[in-house]
Amino acid sequence: MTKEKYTVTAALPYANGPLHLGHVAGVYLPSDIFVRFLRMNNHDVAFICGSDEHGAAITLRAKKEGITPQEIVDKYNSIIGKAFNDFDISFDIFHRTSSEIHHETAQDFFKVLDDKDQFTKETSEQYYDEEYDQFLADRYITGTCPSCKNENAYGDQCEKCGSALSPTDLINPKSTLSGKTPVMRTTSHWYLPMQNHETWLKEWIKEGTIDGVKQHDPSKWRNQVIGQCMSWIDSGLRPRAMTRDLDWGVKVPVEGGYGKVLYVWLDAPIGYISATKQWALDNNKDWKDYWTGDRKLVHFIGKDNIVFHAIIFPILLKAHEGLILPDNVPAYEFLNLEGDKLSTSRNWAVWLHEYIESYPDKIDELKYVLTSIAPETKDSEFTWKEYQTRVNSELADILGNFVNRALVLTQKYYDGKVPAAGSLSEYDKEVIDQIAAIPGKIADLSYKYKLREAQAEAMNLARLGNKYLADMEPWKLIKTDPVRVETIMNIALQITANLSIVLQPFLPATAEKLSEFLDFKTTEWNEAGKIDLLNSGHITQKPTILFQKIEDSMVEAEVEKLEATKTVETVFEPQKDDVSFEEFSKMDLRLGTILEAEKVKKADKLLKLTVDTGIDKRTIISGIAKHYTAEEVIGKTVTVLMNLPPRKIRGVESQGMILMAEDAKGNLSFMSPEKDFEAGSGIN
RNA sequence: GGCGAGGUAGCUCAGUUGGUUAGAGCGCCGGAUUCAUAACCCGGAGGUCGGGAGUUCAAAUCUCCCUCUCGCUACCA
Repeated sequence: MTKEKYTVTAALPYANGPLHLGHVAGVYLPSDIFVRFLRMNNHDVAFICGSDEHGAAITLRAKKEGITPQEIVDKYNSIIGKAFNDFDISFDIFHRTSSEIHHETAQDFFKVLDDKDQFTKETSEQYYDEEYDQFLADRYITGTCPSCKNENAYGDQCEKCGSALSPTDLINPKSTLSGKTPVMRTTSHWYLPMQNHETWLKEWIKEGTIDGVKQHDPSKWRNQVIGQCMSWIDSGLRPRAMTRDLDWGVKVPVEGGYGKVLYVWLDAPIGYISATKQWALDNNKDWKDYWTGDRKLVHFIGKDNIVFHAIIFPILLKAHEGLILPDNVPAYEFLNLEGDKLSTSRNWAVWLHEYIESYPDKIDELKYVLTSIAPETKDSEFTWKEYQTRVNSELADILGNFVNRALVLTQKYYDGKVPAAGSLSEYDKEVIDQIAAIPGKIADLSYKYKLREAQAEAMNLARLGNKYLADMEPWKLIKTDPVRVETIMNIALQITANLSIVLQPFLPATAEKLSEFLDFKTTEWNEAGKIDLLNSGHITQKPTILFQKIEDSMVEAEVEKLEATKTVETVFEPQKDDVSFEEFSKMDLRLGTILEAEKVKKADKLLKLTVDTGIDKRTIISGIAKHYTAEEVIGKTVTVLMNLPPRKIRGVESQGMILMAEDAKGNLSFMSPEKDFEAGSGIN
């Protein structure tokens, strides 16, 4: 086996919340298994991760909680880091992007690209806070939403009505920093002209070559990844902003960069490099060895991150020159939970740190289940019931039980000593051939990133052991042919020794326990498949139970805990600031009857309504198509905000707005009169 | 709306370039067994391969249309 060099990264978790099972199943666990497997094969590998600690979401959250951004990221870096550690994810380093070395690295990277004229600069008008002396990012401006009059709408979006906004849409814009009205000033930003890179990207993704020189094997890339990249490229790449007006982040290190930071794609992925640098410093290595030359770069990510890791970051790496591009970007689909999408904001999740706290001795159980259902090719679903079934009928009944019966029989017949193998029967030889074949199958699948199947193949070794014992029936033979039993038990024990090797990538703690039972350990994958791992006379220990069965009560408790979050989640917005009666009475609200309705073409959410308002018939565009069909809406009497300035949406002028009630889950409902009132009736 | 990826036994999933009665694990039913965590072992039932049309001697596999799910993107005054 030729030794290769790998740099493996796992997507940087964003430090404004804890990790849930989706993150684990789709990124951290598979990358960890892959890396453990590589290490056992003596490949030279660096396993890199860290928390992504910049961005507007973190500063806003800090503001809301009344603490500093640094305190937020410290908190979650610590929670996440501890969870990784407890869950035994074997990163070589778990670093962070708020570190000094990261800022330097990202700035250097930016300067290199700037020196090479890889950016374009574009100037635009933007709000500026004179008191704080800085430009304001969209999220730093609040004002009144032009659609729903929510006074706390952000510059990019109104969270009340869901409208997408730009800062200039806001009525009475205010800076969230000083509270004062911002002024317009010209600002310029650095853009990455991605369209200049289309040609080589296309060849690189499709053929795996650059200028005809082979880079990677595209047949090993997942369909989803190639498909989505090609779709982006074919539809034309566009320039992408690489800087933002913010203060929390990596400062733009060149002239004109005052008050600006590097945007996420010149920040977060560089974290892979800066983390490598820190690790190299700590371990007396040269970081460049891990980002240059004959080395395979592998990014484990979720599917929402595909274009960034397979298009934008490669463009940056190539533009920088001298750095390797990814050899593969194994992107995982999403994990659902008990019939619903995982959602951090809705608290519909199983949090890793909570699981660890509740079940500190069931780490491998969770690893096994998550790997069995890993969303490699399509979305999959985690249920506690399935967790129970997999643990009980596979881990406990098949693996745990086999190990137990082999070792208990050895205790019973030989006081724990490994008996010598005598002459082999034909059946023995067949079994031995099968044992020998399994490590190769696992390896083959692992190199193809088919870790779910690889794990199943490792379990087949335990199945093989169970079948061998059942077929040979040593407990019967011991009475008639004890010499033959020695051979049988020798082979059964060799299988357990093999299990202690092939399970290591998937179930490291279990493999370790097995090693203790057997008093045998090797981390060499090459040893797997052999049937002379344990010498005759070698002493094995009395085994303990490897896996406790999962009780129904645990499943019920966990499901209840989840269901409870569903009912408690009345996370409605707090009451807004007072308005004067005068301000309120400026709004012209009336009942209107919907006369006609049709779906707006090429827009999923829009209905074009013709509304009788009593004084006229007007056209109103409303974003309710996901909740109401055109047919069912006709004839309804609803609340209309009359005096909103008209606005063109999808080429049609909308003259007003239909008011909707929205529940915590985002369902919409018309506000209709309780009595049969006619259109035009005023609302006060 | 555009694009991408999916929709295969009750559940989780395999099915390479179209080719014998469509597979695995779990679950279920039956049998056998007792070394072992009532575990293991053997056997069986269970699928019109999302729906429809087409190409072909032959389609889960190729083409077209429709439909559902997820993601990216547009879009909610």
